[in-house]
Amino acid sequence: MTTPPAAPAVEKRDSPAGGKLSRERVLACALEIIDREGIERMSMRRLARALGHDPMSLYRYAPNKAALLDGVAETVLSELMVDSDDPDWKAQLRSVARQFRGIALAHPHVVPLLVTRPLATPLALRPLGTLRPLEATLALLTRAGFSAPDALHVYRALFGLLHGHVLNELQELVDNPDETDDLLRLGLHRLPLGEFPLLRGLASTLLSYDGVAELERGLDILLAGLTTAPP
Amino acid sequence: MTTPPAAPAVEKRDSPAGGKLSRERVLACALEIIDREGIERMSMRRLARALGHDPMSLYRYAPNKAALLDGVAETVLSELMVDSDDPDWKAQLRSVARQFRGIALAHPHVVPLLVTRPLATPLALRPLGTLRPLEATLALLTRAGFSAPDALHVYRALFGLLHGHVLNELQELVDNPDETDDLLRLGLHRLPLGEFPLLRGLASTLLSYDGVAELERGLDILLAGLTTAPP
DNA sequence: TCCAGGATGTCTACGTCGTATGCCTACAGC
DNA sequence: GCTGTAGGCATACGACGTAGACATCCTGGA
Repeated sequence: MTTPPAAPAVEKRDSPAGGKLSRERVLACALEIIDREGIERMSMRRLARALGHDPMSLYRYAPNKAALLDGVAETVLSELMVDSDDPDWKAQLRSVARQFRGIALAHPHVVPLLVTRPLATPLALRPLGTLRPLEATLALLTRAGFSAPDALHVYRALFGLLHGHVLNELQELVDNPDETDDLLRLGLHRLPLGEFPLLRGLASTLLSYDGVAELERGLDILLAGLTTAPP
Repeated sequence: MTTPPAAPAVEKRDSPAGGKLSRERVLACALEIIDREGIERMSMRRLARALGHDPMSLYRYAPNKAALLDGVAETVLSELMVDSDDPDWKAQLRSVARQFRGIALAHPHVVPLLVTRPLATPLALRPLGTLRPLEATLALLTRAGFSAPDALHVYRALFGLLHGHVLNELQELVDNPDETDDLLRLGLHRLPLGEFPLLRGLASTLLSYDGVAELERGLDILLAGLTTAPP
């Protein structure tokens, strides 16, 4: 109603034109926001603003916010490449582990999504992208002689280790946002001296965390355990 | 506006009287809500309503919602008892692991908090309750002959394993909310047959997940690895 | 006895969030 | 041309976290 005589539709068609949307574009932009600002600053409204569109348009590409976040997790996880045909299954598992660590470090803010979103969805209803690494790992292991159930156990052990390790390592990262040498010591100093003698003494060790070495040692233990005491 | 002539202020002064507040009462009630309804239904307003008070009163007991949630995590984690004087350190680590699993299963909705909240806080600034198990474990291990840095590595390996395992096991629980036998098979049936042959074949295995056994096997591997290849 | 000052709880208000509903526009196939 | 459909937009609702200004009560010193 009330079509005004002049002052027509300038400035209307330019700023909102973030160009055509697509699920990929939406997910990529969401990932970018999460990487840059953290997960809780990623709101539908902010995402829409970043895309130059109305918030409501996002709902053409995901039924709700949770699903959209699942999509982001799926995108990130689908970078994981499992070669089911590798004859050296141990080496392949190590490769998967290193890739997973790399992905986690590249997108630290997504890790909570990676490890906890599955808690909200029954396995069989998860996005296919997140099930593919599972199937591929099962294939790898059955080809290496494991029974299917044993392969599942190994998969669980491996990803248990991975999730745990990555959570550990990211904690260290947060502890060391910059040259936190002094900061950390300062923080530790706050601890009651009588109650935390050991922790207070570990300042320098805490500062020199080596994620690669830590993961490799975990893998050594796991793979050794798998051969000496098969599942 | 429009004060009705009769029907005055009944029902106003009785329900809000939740009695005196206290940090313990607030945290306990928050935990109850989380256990019952899940973490995202736990809002400051709902918590206040459950306590029969104004939302703002909660801010006398925690500077903000994140801190309150940290408090809940701390409460839950402080149930963990580490006996630093146990001469059998392996047995003690196993006990810690079993306790942790028990706690996680008792409060599944809190687990995301337990494993991811630390990501947001530098170690030295974490609530003391969450650092106490760490210090106690370090004490246990140094008494058993480990150097302090080695003890830290063992601690990390153990809790990495625990976090990973617990996340794994809870996924299985979600998969089996009831006698999901049919439900799971149905879900798996949805998977493209060509692409997920192994996963589809594992329905029965997925249904008979044994968390205790799975954790014990993980511990076997870890402890074996620790003695054959010390850190 | 009274009064000052802290601890505790409440009310109101602001800006942000997720998303239901309904409308508009542009184009596809007939 | 007409109609159906997909994509996008405007408006609106209820819930959220929390800042700031009060109110109430308890305590201990004068």
